[in-house]
Amino acid sequence: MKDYEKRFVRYLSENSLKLTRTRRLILDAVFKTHDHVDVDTLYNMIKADHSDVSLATIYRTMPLLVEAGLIKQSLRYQSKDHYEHVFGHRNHIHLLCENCGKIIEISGRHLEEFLKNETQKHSFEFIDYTLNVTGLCHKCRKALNRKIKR
Amino acid sequence: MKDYEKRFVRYLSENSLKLTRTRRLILDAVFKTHDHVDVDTLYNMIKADHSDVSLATIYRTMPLLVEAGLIKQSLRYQSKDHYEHVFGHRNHIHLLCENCGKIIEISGRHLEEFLKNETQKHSFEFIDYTLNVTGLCHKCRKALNRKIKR
DNA sequence: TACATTTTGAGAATGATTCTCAATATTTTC
DNA sequence: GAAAATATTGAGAATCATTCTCAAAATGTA
Ligand SMILES: [Mn+2]
Ligand SMILES: [Mn+2]
Ligand SMILES: [Zn+2]
Ligand SMILES: [Zn+2]
Repeated sequence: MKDYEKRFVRYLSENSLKLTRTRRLILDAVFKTHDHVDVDTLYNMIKADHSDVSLATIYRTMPLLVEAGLIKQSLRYQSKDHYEHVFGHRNHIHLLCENCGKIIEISGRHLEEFLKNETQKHSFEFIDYTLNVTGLCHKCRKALNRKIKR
Repeated sequence: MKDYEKRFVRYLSENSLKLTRTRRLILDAVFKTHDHVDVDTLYNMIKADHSDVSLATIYRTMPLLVEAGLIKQSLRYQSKDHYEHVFGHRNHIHLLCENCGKIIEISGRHLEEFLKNETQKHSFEFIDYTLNVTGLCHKCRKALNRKIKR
């Protein structure tokens, strides 16, 4: 059994919830992809092999995975929440290219230290952070520069 | 004419858009409040004096104000986008209490320097950032501690 | 295995946001 | 400054992500 499964099983039992086939499928899908996925994408991934799972159940399961500390809703775009698994991963910063939509991830190690310090000054107990930086990726910046020069 | 109005007027004319009564009302409402407001709240604020403005027009105007650099969609909660005016204000960090929902704002000066540096390392052109920290405000932490002890 | 409890799929419902369109306001032209 | 050209508005319909309802099915427990 994978570590993330152990964690989920523990979370479920601690909350008198049951480990079902569908929940396991969703959990696996979530850890199979390393992207930032929305529920509908997940639904289609799962549906490929298991045409019976329902969209509603995926929606219902996401908060459980969040609560269990397995995934996080770290982005919102295209009017949809996007999730990524966080279990076994360090929190990080997202750089969002305003031109092409590319998402670059960079380390958040220093940031976290900084935030723990800053929040403490305000008697605030730090739990987690979400940092999204907008800008232009290298490719887009060069492309736009060329355009301007012409 | 207020500075933010000048900016809006300039933005509009640069884009062959017209300055209308309704747009002015929305702009004023946005700068009257110093909260993080959702569109519906804005609608009710405006409706008090001007029962004729339409919700649709407010929805239509928000992106214009964003584009003009006057406001920013910096939070999402209660399933709604929340905006704040940013013209004339430094960007800042939001501390969100997971228990009571309170939002504390702290300076983002150092963070911005840090981010400009980090993004540069990745050839990414920094434009803006949105940082939300979740945790517990002082009051809630104390209250919860008491609960646990009992 | 039988019971009590939880979960599920399907489809309906909700609610924020966007779109449509005919009527109106604003800017531009002469 | 009036008419022409263009952009905007309010109202309500339409969209679409997300949540809810409920009867049938699955799961954990004794
Ligand atoms: Mn990520
Ligand atoms: Mn703020
Ligand atoms: Zn790009
Ligand atoms: Zn609090």
